[in-house]
Amino acid sequence: MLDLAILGLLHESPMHGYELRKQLSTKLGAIRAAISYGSLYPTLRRLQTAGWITEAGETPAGDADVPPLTSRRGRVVYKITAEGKERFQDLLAQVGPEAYEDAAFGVHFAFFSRTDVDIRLRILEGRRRKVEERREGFREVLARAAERLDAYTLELQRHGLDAADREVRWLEELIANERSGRTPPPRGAEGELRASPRTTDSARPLTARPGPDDSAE
Amino acid sequence: MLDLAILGLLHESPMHGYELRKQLSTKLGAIRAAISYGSLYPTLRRLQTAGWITEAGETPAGDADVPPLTSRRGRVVYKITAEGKERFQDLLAQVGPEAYEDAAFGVHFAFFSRTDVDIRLRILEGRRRKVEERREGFREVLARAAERLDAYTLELQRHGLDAADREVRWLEELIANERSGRTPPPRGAEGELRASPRTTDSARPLTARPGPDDSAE
DNA sequence: GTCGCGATGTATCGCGGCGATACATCGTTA
DNA sequence: TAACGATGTATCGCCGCGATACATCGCGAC
Repeated sequence: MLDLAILGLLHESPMHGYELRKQLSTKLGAIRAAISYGSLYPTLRRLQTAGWITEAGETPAGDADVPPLTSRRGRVVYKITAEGKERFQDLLAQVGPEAYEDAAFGVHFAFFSRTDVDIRLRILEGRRRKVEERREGFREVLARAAERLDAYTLELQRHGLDAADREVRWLEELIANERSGRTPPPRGAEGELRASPRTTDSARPLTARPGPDDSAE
Repeated sequence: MLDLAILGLLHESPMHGYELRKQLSTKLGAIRAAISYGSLYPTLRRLQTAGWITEAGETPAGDADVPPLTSRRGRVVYKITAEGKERFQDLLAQVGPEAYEDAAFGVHFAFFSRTDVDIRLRILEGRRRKVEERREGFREVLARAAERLDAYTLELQRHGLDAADREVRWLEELIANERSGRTPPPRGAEGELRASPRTTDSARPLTARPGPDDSAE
């Protein structure tokens, strides 16, 4: 699951670990907590061993004025390989029941712009189904066991029911939108995001920053 | 964190593992997925070793109608010990920053009826604070980086923002309610168990939120 | 003018908890 | 009577988190 997320980000542009984590946090912030280094670095090594990504040396070797006095272990910039891109597409299309789970769904969703419409629909519908079941669970508890639960537990159920209900509706909107043929989600009234009906990466991503500078802001 | 949940449930009544899992699932269903046996049984053993719980022989309190004709290694019924109850109270009152995390908050909340009011308020306010920060994070991303993100990522942010906003309001209601002295959550009127179909911001003034001049509404 | 401190950066370790799996009994249904 | 799903206890591998360590850099405080 991290594999997909990392490959997806590196697909957009090469990055070093720290930056990767930051981007992951914002991109998936709505879905899961920030990824820990204890997961990130081992995963990076695994991906590297598998050949999906490679280290792109970051240290500008051309600087003769500042010799590496302290065995300077600079940042390690990773970039995705051709095999990595293939792998990424494979993972994107692999829609098992796990893809409807909270975290996995979020990751898949986050890369929907690179996913085919039919896969998108399959995922959205599977997710909806899952959340609907969840919602029914809450309803049942509230209907059948309300007297046996204390007020706070009850309140928790209500909140859960409400959240599930809301997500179902959200998914329904998204599904309807996908079916209508409009690729991006609604509300994008003024955005210039219509340029990507294709999933090929030939087009320069909008996210590419003009400067070679890599500092966040 | 499982410790608290398990002790809490066993505090209500003795139970065997399977039942424990089920109750846990419904009681905490709004918060975390069902606890796995791979966590449950080791935890039970740990609690037992620590002396917080003991195995109580499976004997359902004086019934002669169904004789155990095949008395094989039946279910193992656990019950909480006096030390366990103490431990439970300790854990309940231990309100560190972890208690504001999603899962831990939910567990604490689920046992609020056994928690003192001041602790309840501390937890609710800490949680609110945390979710507010989360919410601001979403707002910032949406305000500052909207052009650099694709439509789906953006939509994810919006959904996250909405959920966070909703939880903050929920917490605010709960806090107000606690302060007002009424112990259990509101909505004591039974019968209504449908999700409220309101779509946009509620008309309730509630506590006048410090609207941060944003153009959100 | 240097000192601390927070941000940036790479990396490891322990361990809590998940998912899969195995195995056994029971009641219901085909 | 066989199949099936619910009930029940238990283990194993492994993913990922949180804490921690260590190093460099820029910046403001003193």
